[in-house]
Amino acid sequence: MNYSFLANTLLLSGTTDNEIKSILQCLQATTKEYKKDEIIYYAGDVVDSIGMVLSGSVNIESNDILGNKSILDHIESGQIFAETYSLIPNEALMVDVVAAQNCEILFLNTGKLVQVCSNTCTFHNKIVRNLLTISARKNLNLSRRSLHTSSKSIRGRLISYLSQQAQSNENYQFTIPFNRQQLADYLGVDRSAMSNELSKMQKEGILTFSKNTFKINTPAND
Amino acid sequence: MNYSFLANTLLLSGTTDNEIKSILQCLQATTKEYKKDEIIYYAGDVVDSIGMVLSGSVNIESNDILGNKSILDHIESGQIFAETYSLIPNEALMVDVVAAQNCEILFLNTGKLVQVCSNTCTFHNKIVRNLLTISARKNLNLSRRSLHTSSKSIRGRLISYLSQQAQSNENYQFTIPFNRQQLADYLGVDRSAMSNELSKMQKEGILTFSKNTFKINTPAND
DNA sequence: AATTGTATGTTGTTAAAACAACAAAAAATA
DNA sequence: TATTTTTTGTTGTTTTAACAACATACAATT
Repeated sequence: MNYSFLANTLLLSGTTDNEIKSILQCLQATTKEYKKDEIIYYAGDVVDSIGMVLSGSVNIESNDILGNKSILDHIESGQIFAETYSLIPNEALMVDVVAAQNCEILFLNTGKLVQVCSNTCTFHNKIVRNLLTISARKNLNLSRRSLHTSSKSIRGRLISYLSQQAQSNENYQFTIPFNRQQLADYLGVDRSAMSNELSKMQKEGILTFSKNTFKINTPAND
Repeated sequence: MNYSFLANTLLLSGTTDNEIKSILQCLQATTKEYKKDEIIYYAGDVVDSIGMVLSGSVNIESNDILGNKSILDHIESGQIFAETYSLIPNEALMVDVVAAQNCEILFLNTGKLVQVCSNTCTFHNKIVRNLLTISARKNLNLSRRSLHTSSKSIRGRLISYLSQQAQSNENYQFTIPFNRQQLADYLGVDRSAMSNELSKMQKEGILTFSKNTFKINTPAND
């Protein structure tokens, strides 16, 4: 197990190698590999383990009976998922967790975390505080997506998403973690209609793009 | 201050009256009253205090430049809001918090909470754990709304929302906390189009409603 | 009770996005 | 390199929701 990788994750930040060793044991750590598009957790599952992405990345998706997919969040290496469901006993997942690429996942059982901690596990409080920060950030992610999908037009959604990406990258040029279909699923629109709108916007000089790299043209930006 | 009310809130559950007294002092508690539609927190604000609804209720809204409103969440008496932003230093609100009715709000400064707790404030860990549970539940609320707005049709969104309401009320008949305009804003659709769709569904015998009370007609439910 | 205001329902028109079907380009594989 | 698969872009058609404008019902206020 790569301790320096783990120590740099948000979940385990502020812990020593020795503490991490205890944590992994205490939380019954196991790892598993998944191929792209494999489903890691199914909607309806009741889970008691957090997943941490060791390599690759995963998407949080909602898939309805008609095959309509919504991507709610994208989880990269070092980040965790399913903490919400793992922390609320008997709460069934309402989303699927899907491997966006081939990936390796670390599972950590959270059953012992929420209980009043035993004296041997002094790191529990640290982890709980880290989890609180992570949960708050997940909230921001979900709110952000709500914001990006609040406009009723495709163009409005694109502008909302792309401006935010530019802002968080502190650069008018940036690369997004989605292909066209995934971006459409994230923004809740049809892919071909979105492609069409992107082309129009490029023709109008609002932005330029190739593949997943976009550049927003501001008035003072040529 | 009504201690038995506070002791029954999720945030302060598991604390004694004496502890609550310390908490209120330690977190510099203040209260303020707001009239319906008054804005409690503005998008763009940087806040360091959680709000707890003592009476009335508030909505979490996103309002764009064109006046389009989205309701992301509805907070009732005893529940808290803005904990996400309050817990992440310098993170500006991307939503407005608006009084849905006349209400009284208790503000609790969270600056001291996240720091490693002093030995005098033993309740900090308890509050942090409670906050974690609350944050996880907020995540569920946001995910749930994403789910309800993932369908591209108005009917699909209505069915998603109303079925979930029936399920959480454990009854095919239930009352929702929104009027028509608010429900439309929550589902991200036009009010009149939604009213129209509701009427159609009633004509088709799928459901009946009057005011905010709905009844879903299942095959075995007449 | 009369009046004003607010909430909800109804209808027709318009605009826009979904959808389907295909073309072109890029990436992956043999 | 050739071939297959995947991704992206394009176009036309159809469906649907937004929008506007109004009618009705309900609630609040004087």
